[in-house]
Amino acid sequence: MPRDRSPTRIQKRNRATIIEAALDVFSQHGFRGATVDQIATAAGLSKPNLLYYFPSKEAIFTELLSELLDTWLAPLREIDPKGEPLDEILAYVTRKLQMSQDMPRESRLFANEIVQGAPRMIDALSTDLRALVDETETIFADWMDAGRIARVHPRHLLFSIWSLTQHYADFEVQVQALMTPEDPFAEAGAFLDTLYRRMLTPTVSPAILGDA
Amino acid sequence: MPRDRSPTRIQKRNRATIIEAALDVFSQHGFRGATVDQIATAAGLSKPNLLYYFPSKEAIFTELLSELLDTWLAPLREIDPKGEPLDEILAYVTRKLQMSQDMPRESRLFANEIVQGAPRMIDALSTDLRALVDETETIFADWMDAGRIARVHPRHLLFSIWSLTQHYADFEVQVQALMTPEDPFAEAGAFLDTLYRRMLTPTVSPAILGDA
DNA sequence: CTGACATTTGACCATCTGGTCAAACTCACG
DNA sequence: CGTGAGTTTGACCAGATGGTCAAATGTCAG
Repeated sequence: MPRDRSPTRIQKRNRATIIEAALDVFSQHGFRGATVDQIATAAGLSKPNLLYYFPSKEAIFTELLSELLDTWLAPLREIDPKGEPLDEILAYVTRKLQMSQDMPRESRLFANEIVQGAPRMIDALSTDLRALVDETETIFADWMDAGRIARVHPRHLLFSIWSLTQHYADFEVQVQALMTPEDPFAEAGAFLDTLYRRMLTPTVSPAILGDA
Repeated sequence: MPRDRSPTRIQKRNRATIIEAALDVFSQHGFRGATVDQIATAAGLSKPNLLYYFPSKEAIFTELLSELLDTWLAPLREIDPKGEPLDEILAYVTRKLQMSQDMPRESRLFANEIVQGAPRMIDALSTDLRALVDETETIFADWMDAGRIARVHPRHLLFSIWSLTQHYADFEVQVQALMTPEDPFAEAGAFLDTLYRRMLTPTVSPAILGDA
C-alpha cells in the first residue's frame, strides 16, 4: 500500500479517479449492489490495483461519504441569521434544488444509504448533523418568535425542504416517467417558491412588531 | 413446482408467508442486498423449499411489487372530484402519512427500487401510474380553474405530497436521529395540514365564482 | 390402507465477489 | 545508467450466493 508520507502525483490522481468512479457506481447500486470490479473498471484500473489505494470496498465507501457530507451540508451553513428570513429560506431552497439538479449522484448516494438504515452514517447523523440542525432550528424559531415568518414546526420545515428538493434527484426516474418532455427542475423551482412563500408569509405585518 | 391448478391450502399459506418475509428482507436491503437464504429463513423454510414456490429471487420480487402497487396507490384513487377540494387534498395527505406510519416497509421497498433507477418498475410507472397521475392532475387543475383552491403546478403538488409523506417512512432513521423523544408522525400531521392549508387556500373568495 | 401427487430436504454446482500475493514493471533521481 | 521505491497485474483463494436435483417424507382421496 502507499506510504503515509506526502502522496505522489500518481497517488493523487488515482485516488481521485477512484472516488469519482465509486460515486458513480455506489449511487447507482448502493453499497451492497456495487462491486469492486465495477468501480475498478469505471476508474480504468484493475481490481488489485484499486485495492492498492484503498484497503477495502468499505474504506472507499466511508471515504466517499465523509468527503461528501461537508459539501452536501454547505448550503445549510450559508443561512444567515441576520438576513431577511423569507429571502434566506427561499435562497436555501433554491440552493438545495440546484444541488439536486447538479449533483444527483451525491443525493442518491445518501438516499440509498439512509433508506437502508444508514448503517455507515448513524454516527455522523446523530452528532455533526444533529448539531447543525439544532442551530438551524433555533434560527427559524427566532424568526417565528419575532413574527417575521409564520409559525410552523421549525424542524419539520427543514425536513420539508430536504424532502421536496432531494425528491427531484432521488426519484428522478419516477419524476421523468410522469413528466414527458417538460423540464422538472424549472417547474419545481417555481412551485417551491410559491409553496414556501405562501406557507411562511406572516399573516400579521411584522412591521408592527418593531424594526422601523 | 406447484401445479397451475387451484392452489392447495399449504401453497396458499406458504406463498403468503414467503411474500411477507420477502417484504421484510427486500425493504431492508434492496433487491441486490437481499439473499434468498435470508428470505427463506425469515419465512421459516429451507432455501430449496422456497424455490419450490417461486422459480427465482427475481420472481418473488416482481410478484411482491405488483401485489403492493395497488395497495400503495389506493389512497390516490379515493380522491373525490366532487368533494370539497381542500378537504379532499388534506384527507389524501392524511391517508398517505398514515400509510407511511403503518407501512414503512412498503414505502422503503418502492423507495429503494426507484432510487436505483426502478429497473423492475419502469413499465408500471409509465403506464398504470402515469394514467392515474394524469387523471389526478386534471382533478386538481379543474379545482384551480374554478378558483376553489389556489393555483400551483398540479403535478408538482402531487409530487410534493408523495415526497413529504413518504419522507417520514423512507428516511425514518434520519428523522429519528434528529428528533429525540418526540413522535415525528404526530407533529408531521400538524405541519402538513398547515402547509397545504396555507398553500392552497384561495386568496379570493371562491363564493364569488358561483356555487351559491 | 394405499397409491399418486404435493411438499421438503441434504447434497451439490457454477458463478460471483472481496481480497491476497508474489512477481513484474515503471519511474524518479543520484 | 542503476537502483530502490512506487505501481501494476495475473493467478489465486475462500466464502457467499442463486439455483438444481434426486431422494425422502407428508397428505389425502378413494
